[in-house]
Amino acid sequence: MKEATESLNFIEQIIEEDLAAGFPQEKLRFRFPPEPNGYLHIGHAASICLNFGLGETYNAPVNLRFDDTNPSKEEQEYVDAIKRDVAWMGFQWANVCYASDYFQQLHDWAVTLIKAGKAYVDGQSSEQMAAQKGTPTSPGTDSPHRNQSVEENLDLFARMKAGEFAPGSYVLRAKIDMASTNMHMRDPILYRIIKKSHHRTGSDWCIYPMYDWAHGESDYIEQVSHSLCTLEFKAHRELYDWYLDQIHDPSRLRPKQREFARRNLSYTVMSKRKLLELVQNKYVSGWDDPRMPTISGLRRRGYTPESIRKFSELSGISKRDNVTDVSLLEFCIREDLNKTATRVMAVLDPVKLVLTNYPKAQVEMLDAENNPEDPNSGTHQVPFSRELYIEREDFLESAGKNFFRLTLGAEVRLKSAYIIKAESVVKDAEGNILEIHATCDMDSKSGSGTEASTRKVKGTLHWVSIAHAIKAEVREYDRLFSDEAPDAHEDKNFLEFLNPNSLKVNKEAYLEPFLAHATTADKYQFQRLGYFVLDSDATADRLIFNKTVGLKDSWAKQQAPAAKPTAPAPKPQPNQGKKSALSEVQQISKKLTNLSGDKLEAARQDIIRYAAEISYEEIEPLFGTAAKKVGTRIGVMLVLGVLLKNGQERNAAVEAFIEAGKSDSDEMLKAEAEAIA
RNA sequence: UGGUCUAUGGUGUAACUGGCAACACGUCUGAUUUUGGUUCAGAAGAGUCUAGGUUCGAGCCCUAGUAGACCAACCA
Repeated sequence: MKEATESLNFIEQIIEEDLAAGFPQEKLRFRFPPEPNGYLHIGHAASICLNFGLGETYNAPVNLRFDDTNPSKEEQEYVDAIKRDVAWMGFQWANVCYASDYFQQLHDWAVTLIKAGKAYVDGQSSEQMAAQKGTPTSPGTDSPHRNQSVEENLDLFARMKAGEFAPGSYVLRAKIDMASTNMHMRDPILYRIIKKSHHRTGSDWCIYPMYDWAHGESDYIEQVSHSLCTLEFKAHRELYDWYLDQIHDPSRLRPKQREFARRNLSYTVMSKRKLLELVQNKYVSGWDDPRMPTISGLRRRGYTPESIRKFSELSGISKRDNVTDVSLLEFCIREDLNKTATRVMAVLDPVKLVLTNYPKAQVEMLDAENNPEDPNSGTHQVPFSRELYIEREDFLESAGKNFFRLTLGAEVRLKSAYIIKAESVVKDAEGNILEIHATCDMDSKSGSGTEASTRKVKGTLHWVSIAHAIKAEVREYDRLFSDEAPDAHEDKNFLEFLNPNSLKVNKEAYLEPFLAHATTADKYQFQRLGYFVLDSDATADRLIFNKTVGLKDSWAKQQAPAAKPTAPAPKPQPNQGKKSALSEVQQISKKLTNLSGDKLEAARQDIIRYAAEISYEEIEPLFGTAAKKVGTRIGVMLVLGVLLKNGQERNAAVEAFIEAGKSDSDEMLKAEAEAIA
């Protein structure tokens, strides 16, 4: 059983209840059932972590099952990618299964349904059947084929299977209830004719089972105890159970379906259809484009399995619609990489720095810590010389005292090297800085232990030696969409929110030579800049790095809080347009009793100001506010006071409300009531 | 107009049988720091959608509203 200390999500609670009610733990079995028609994304990670996590918790088998019942959309490429992603996440499946493994069994069960008079072959057009289906608010009507003889149905179904009919000409339908309030129970289709090659069964079949018929029965065949899916399948549950009723052997385990909310991430889309559209129309370079919310995209971007699992754990499982902020994902990857990434130096926007007193021909190999968070991580060597690159934005000729970087006449430390002082600049005709000339305190070498080396200076800069630096391409990413929920606008296509600046390619970045032999498995922190990983496009003579995520940057935040180009400013709060004065008052009033002193007085004045816009008709219903909601009653009292002052007549309701206030136990309410009595 | 589900700080989740609304992210302070990172210390932010009811006591139970999501593919 699960430890009782941590709180359980509602799925885990259900399992604990089942166990407590006598369900044997060794019969627990789960599955992750993707359709191989696209790549896995961060939303799937929630389901993967849920199912495989449950498997780990209860030591239960978890199958990876491909729901491959539609050969017109499914491909082997996706099967391979899905396996790769699940394995990369660090999970082990008990078996790889396919719904197509069960095609024969499914067919045979369908025949028994026909024989039992529970299914029939319908030869109408899809339009006719759709018309008969009715709408959610009005019942459907029976198909004219609904009461065909069992013999005729058997014959027709056999001929469907034999390939005698054209696609679309016949379907096999369950005979349930055309008047059900659940649309899925209005004689749903079990089989349709598709003459396409299937990625596993080739041309063995030309009839394919529908999702509902295949899924629950697959669960049953695999003896899955808890079949977990997303909320949109809630309405399918009745049909899932109906199908199971038809074939269930009481001596065997009967699966149960449960539904949880799918996980959404802000500033991206999470539907395979839309992601496919981005890929096919070349808005991104592929399913694994580092801007994609796919598992493969995140992997290429530099995310780790641990960070994604942590994200799923922190996000939780529930039944309500959600949009998790990407900042949580970014927190998870920073937390992981901070502990594990090797620290190196790279200059992305170089400006030349000349140390005028440093010997011209001299090169020193300095020791640089690999990771200050990990005492066992060791050091690596970095070459230092007279001419260096530093970051252009790390220098200003003069600046305020908040600027902790290099300015003329001031000292900073070069990370792992020396303390320097800027003396002069060389500019071109337009005034652009070409070189910064500085002097180096030769006694201040890092790690030397001298007094000079431990001196406090204003800041520390990263750098590379020009003669030794290797040039590389660095790709920096911003969110793919400029809107928090790009596909949540019914009047706008999600593509309208594509961020045109989501990819920034820098072909002239300079790296310390230690990076020459980086692999895609290595994770680096470019000090003071962020976390970076070698891209899969890189070759031996062409280094390309992806920025996984930047470091938290309180300096940038302080600099330009309002001027983030792609961050759309105030987010429109759902159903919160212009608030009425009344609701403002209600809002403020609620916390009135928590306030005191100036804050209380300010809140009172706010209410009195809003009161001018409120009519008696609006406020009267609030006289009935529950006694315990003292704050609201005080607010109402204040508004009433303003109305009375402006000539509102004192009717019975007003008097009663004031009287009730005067005799209340709350002092503040009593005082306000007496003030206007 | 029908059915089903959901509603807790800005965001995501907790709160056991009804008992002081908690945690994380984010935000803001301060300290430390050879990364304006990390770490450490702290703060602000909710009367649990609304109105009733039951109860000594309600985020939780009941009633009625409101808002949002899902449901009419030969998709899954």
